[in-house]
Amino acid sequence: MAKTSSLSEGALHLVARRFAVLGEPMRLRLLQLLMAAEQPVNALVEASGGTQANVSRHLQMLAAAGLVSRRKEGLQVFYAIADPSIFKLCDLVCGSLEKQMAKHVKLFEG
Amino acid sequence: MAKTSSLSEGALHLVARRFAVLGEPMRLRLLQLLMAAEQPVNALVEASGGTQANVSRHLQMLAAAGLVSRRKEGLQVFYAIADPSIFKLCDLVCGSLEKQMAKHVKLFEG
DNA sequence: CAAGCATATCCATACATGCTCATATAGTTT
DNA sequence: AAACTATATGAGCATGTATGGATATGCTTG
Repeated sequence: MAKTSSLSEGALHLVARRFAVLGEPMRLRLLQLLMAAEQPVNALVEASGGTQANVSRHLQMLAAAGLVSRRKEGLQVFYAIADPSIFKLCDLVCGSLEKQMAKHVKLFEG
Repeated sequence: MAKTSSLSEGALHLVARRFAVLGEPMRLRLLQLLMAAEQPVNALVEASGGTQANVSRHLQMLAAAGLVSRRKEGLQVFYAIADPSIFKLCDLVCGSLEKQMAKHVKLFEG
């Protein structure tokens, strides 16, 4: 009844999962760092300020979601953005948030 | 050191929070239902299959995030999509996931 | 093959989040 | 005002998740 939804239950969970992966500050920070350039884990650890264990874990999760790619080179593992849609996603959210902020400013300015 | 990130720490948390709000199957389902049309809570409860308390709570969260709007009419409260960026966001994620699925299919088909 | 470095994983813990039941609030009708 | 309907909220519980320290794995070099 009224279940002619355009997204199946399974697809809905997949989409939610992807959003959830992006809904974590440390993961977003890592993605942002990777947007500048492909980098090895140790560089990401230093730049992000997180512990090695935590950064590694988050990178695993991002890789499992297909958002970043792994490339082994000697002892190091280089991660890079694998899904370009991330850029547009972040732009969209940032734009939307800016609009909201603008509204709030308006409330204060009259 | 290396903290010339394009997004401030605060902004990063805001973006993460927005993604996190979208990272929940029930909330996505509610948004999807609202994409069809503005609806009162009881309709959303029935269509989503969730309990009244839970649906109400999720709607509160969506409203707090500025994603949906509240409109009171008599006893009922009508919710509606307030942020059109949701459409593009979902399209982007769906498109990205479809590409990933396609890759997986390729792996099986050769 | 021993030593050393980079990365991943295990374990335990703290914290956040979703869910349900019961109840409160708000508005309507008689 | 009392009864009724629709929605929101409080409390408690269960589960998930992020985190840090210690340790294992993998690779390279002496």
